[in-house]
Amino acid sequence: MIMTKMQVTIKEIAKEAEVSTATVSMILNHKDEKISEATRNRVLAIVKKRNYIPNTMARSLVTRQTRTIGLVMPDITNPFFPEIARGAEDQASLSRYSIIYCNTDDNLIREDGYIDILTEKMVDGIIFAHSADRESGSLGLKRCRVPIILIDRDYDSPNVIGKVLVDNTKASYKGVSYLLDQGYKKVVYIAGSMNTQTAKDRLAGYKKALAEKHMDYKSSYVKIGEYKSLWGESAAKALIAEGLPFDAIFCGNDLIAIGAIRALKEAHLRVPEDIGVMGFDDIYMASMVEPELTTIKQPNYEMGFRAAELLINAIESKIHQRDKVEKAVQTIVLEAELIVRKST
Amino acid sequence: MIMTKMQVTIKEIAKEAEVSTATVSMILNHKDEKISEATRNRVLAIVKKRNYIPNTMARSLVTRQTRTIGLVMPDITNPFFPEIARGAEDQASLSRYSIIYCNTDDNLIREDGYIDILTEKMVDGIIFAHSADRESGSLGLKRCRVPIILIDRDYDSPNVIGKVLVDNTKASYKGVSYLLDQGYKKVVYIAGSMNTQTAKDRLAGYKKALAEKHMDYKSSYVKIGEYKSLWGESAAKALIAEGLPFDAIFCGNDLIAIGAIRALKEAHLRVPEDIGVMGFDDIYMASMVEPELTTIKQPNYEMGFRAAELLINAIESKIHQRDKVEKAVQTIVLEAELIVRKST
DNA sequence: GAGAGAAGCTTAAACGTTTAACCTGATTGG
DNA sequence: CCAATCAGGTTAAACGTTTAAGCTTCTCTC
Repeated sequence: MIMTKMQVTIKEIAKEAEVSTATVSMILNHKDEKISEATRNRVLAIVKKRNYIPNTMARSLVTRQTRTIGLVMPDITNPFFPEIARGAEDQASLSRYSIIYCNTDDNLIREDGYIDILTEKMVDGIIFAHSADRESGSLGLKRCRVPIILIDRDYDSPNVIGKVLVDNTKASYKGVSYLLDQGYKKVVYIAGSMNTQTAKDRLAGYKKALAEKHMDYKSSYVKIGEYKSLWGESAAKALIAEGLPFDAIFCGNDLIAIGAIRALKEAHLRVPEDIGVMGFDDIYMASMVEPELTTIKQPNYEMGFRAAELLINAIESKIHQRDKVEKAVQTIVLEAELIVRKST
Repeated sequence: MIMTKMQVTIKEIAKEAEVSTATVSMILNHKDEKISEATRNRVLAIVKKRNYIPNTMARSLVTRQTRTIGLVMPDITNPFFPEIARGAEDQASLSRYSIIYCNTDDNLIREDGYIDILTEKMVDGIIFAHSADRESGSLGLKRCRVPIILIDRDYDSPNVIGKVLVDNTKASYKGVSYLLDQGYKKVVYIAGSMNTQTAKDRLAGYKKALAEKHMDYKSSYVKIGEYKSLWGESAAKALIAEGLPFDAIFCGNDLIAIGAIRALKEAHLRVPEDIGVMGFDDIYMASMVEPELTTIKQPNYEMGFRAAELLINAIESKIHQRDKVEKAVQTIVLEAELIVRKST
């Protein structure tokens, strides 16, 4: 007799334990109120001895559940996403769900392709982590039959059942308020581009913080450019050259802040004594530069974590209450976190 | 009659096309040499019209293939892994495979857990991307029934069928040789820790490059510390203080290099004119610092890509040639890439 | 001591595919 | 004109589970 490395099945367990497969199945799924202690123990012992692992395909075929969810994002290589992915995976694995990840490069065709694949694979739900620049979902998204959670993006589609967003207005409001509370009097804003909602919200937060402290908002205090350190450097130089009286810089991201600091140092201005500098994003580098950068961190990990939580809850409740309770879309709004280091 | 959003099945297609399910199946799987043009077209039209998507669970149950592979790594959040993940996913999606990713935090228990889950889910194979500090695999790894590819790690286990490694000796050899070719005469080495094979290989490469140019190796030229910028800074300061004549620094990673540059600047030494500095890893930051860092980049993306390629080839060939051809473990050794910027 | 109920199972259908084996009628070679 | 081949399918078993419904055998209750 040839011993092959075949999967041991529930039938073999049942035969060895001299019970039916139904009994084994019930025991394994903890639907075993009606099974005697003795039988349960006998079966479990054999399961362990034979190292039986149930075949999920067979199970999923009848339960119509795969305990797998899809994570669709533009590019895991973009530093924004690994933390989201990790958060989602951590939450998922708490409930023994697995995650299939897909990189779309923000390409609608690829996105559609992945939706089909995920549908074939019968994932129980999908998390969409979009880049900030897209306005609407793909066609495939509408065709999609499983529940969807959106991260950091806010548009509607038939089965979007939840969203996880960041309050960008509040984030910059918080940052600028902190600067003012520290005693800085004139805060300028070196922004990146201004063509996303995110950017506009952040500007609104900046204005709100000024208004609250009864300080005038002047458009000359806001410089719009791009999210690069070179821009930060040149913008800061320009500000110094203009002779504008300012004592703090709020920056559109950390790279801009790093550039600005470079310019300030060159002009022999001390950070934070003469000028306070605040970044945005908390990139890896932020804690490595001199002085370490005070910045605002998006709760990426938590976004992933909460998105998976929302999704899994929806999946499990839909299973238990077979009737279609058309719940409203659940929205979670998270706050960005102020990370105070040495530059303010 | 209530219209629910039920999956349309192969049976319905078959009924509508007035053929058997076998016929539909054959057409869909391109095993349709024996099917007439007319029938094929009729069936395909209906498939399209009804938007039929085959149920992978059912298919996998009989074919014993899921077109899914597992990617097990310590932490996607560690900058080393997103590129590997992306490479693997890109290659996988070329062959319509999906990837389930798992973060183990290098914890053997979690690793075992994931292996069980992946086995349950019947993945066709697993890619293990280990951190550099572990010596052996888990028990679960040995129990595992599917083919395994190892990335950047070199130990044996029953179903390891392939490995993708980087030639670390060659990498540092290349870097140091470049420095010497540029005209630098005394290259010191500020290393990180020395307790991994990787680190030892890199030291060997350093020595080899020196030897080839008939330069003495002196142990006083090698400083061993940790992979942090603070260490780079203090080591460089110490070197300057010692009054050792050197004109280039080869660093264990980019952070060390950045620290070293800081120390050099402070001592009013110019980079690269007075002292050349070379990093290792090509982290995001490397191209942002002043001067932009010359460094050595591990081919992370390619490692992921090739690993997936190896794995999928093995899976597909195993399917076609049902007999067990006990092939030797395939090993791919990749070269690191020298990235020349402004610091040398 | 009959009927009810409970405890502890078993039976068998169902999930949606794939695939080896078989069937049928038409064509062809000798 | 008969056997062989071939084109173009069909049949039915199998994959490994879950689960609703059914079946015994006890134990009570009155």
